[in-house]
Amino acid sequence: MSADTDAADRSSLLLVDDDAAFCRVLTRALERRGFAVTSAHSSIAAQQAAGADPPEYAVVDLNLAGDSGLLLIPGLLALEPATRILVLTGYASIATAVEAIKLGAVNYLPKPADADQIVAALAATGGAAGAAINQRPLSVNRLEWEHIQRVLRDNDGNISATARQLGMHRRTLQRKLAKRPVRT
Amino acid sequence: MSADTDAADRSSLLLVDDDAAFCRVLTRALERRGFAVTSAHSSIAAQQAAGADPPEYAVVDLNLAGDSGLLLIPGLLALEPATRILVLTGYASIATAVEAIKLGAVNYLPKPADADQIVAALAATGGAAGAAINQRPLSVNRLEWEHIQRVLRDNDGNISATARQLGMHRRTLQRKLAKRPVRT
DNA sequence: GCGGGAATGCGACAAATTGCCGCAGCCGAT
DNA sequence: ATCGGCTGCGGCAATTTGTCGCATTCCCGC
Repeated sequence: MSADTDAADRSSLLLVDDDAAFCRVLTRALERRGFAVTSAHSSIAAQQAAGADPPEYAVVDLNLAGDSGLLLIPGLLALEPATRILVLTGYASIATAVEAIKLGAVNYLPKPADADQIVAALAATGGAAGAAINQRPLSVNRLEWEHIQRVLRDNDGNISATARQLGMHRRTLQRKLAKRPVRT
Repeated sequence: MSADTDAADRSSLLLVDDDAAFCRVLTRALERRGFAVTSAHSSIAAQQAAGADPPEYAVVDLNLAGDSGLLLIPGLLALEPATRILVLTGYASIATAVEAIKLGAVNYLPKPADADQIVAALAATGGAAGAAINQRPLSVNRLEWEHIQRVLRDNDGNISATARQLGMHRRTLQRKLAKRPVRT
């Protein structure tokens, strides 16, 4: 689609994800789409890379080992307020999506997402109310997931406390969290 | 119980939802929590009410008949930029959540949500600084029950259709309905 | 009136999930 | 160094769900 671009005028993009394999694949895909990709596998490495050369775009995975990718957002924006940050996560929930946007991310996508979706999300304009309203109610499982994520956040990730508030067994909550969010 | 007598020191809140019954219940609950509630059942009515007297808070349902409640957000903020808007919807999705926050809502909750959650969400600070309000979230069972009842009502009591939308087995839904409504 | 399609209630049995142990490791406060 | 709380996880029994089948009933179009 795009005209041939020399390395000079490519947009710089910082990819942060602790899954090395996923990172490699996505890096290649994004490079093919005209970005100059730098990747980091930890929050700290990401901070360093950004400090050396603040990127125009960033794609951040939420569940990095250690601290949440959420905390990375203000850090990146502090270095360069114009950075367009996309949050990408396998454990998507409305609660973290809301938080990410409030912190300044331009978009939020659940994994799996392909490179085209990612590029589109990075480019998305803030003002356009293009989101169509879903016609179906959430499935009970999905609603449960959303609720759990919300309460878990309110409890700062404390699983025991969350289980208590939710009236479910701690072991059960652990098992539910280990799974992926349900689709539909 | 009329609310027009002691509205002086209460915070004004505009509730926009086309479900009259839901509106009544929530209005009462919010009034008990110290808000001066005005309700509107359509986007247009909401605009008029806000135009006459811009509220401090707003709770907006997304799927209003006609146009999306999403479009109401910029409208309300144009009248009064300090309005704290909470989006509340039975058809929650990450995409609309992202959009709502980008448009300036302070929070986004899937229905069903109880009044305590709503108040907490309205009060939530923009950043990661935690709000120390002690709210007791609904148990997952309770949440599931509320959601089932809501969807069942949307489907005019059709159990088969409800089960399909909820992604659960019809037999399971039958069994759940046969049981007592769960408490807390 | 009759056949088709869809809903409903319910029994039975297998599959999956949950509740409930227990244990060991890790902090942070005393 | 000790106590208490949180975490991850294995294992096993109890409970819940998924899946089928079947008999009814209701509604619609022919």
